[in-house]
Amino acid sequence: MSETEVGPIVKPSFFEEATDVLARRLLGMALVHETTEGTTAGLIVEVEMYRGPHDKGAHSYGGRRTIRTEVMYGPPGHAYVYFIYGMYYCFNVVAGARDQPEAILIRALKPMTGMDLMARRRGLKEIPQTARQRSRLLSGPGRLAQGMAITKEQYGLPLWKPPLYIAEPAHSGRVAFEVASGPRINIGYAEEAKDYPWRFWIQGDASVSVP
DNA sequence: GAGTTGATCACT
DNA sequence: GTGATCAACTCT
Repeated sequence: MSETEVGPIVKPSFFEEATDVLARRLLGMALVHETTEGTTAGLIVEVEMYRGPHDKGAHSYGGRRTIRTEVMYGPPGHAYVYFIYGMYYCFNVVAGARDQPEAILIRALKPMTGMDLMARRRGLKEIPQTARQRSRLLSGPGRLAQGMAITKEQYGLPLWKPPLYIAEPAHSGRVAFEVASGPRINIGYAEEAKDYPWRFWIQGDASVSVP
């Protein structure tokens, strides 16, 4: 990937923040995946945080510790990937210190690099032509994982070095934005936690999955 | 509103 | 070990 498209990769210390701070800080950053097929990248425009043993929406609620959730109990900055609804993967950034099982679900990216490869992975016949089509390419956690080729193969990878990493946006991609917040999506089972405003997105961005 | 499969849990 | 349940989603 050329240096003009994405800035420096973050350091491990980038992830050592309170989870709500990190969630907001991830907005506007680039997610990059280098594979043998090629490199794809997108700007993070929508996230949700899941906060440990007391969050009824979280996989780690009640301190549940299984093979699937194990990485959440480790240090922050690693990939938590899980399989859902029999056909999709969801990608999360592990947050919180060791033994503090928190994570941030990346819900939508604005496509930047490797549009043709992303489109092919998504099963599209052609590269999207209109701005609207392009904005929907990685708009939703399942779509994002598919387009970026993130599966359980990437479970546990550190996100401060290739092949899968968070980077500063290219200089040209740095623009001011406002952060909006609201309830998380599809966690109706979470009782009082379903109303917590723990979804954050870039106000007005066309790639946000639920504007 | 259906699809599709693996993780999880309540039981033997 | 076995079987039932259902999911942090997507497309029609």
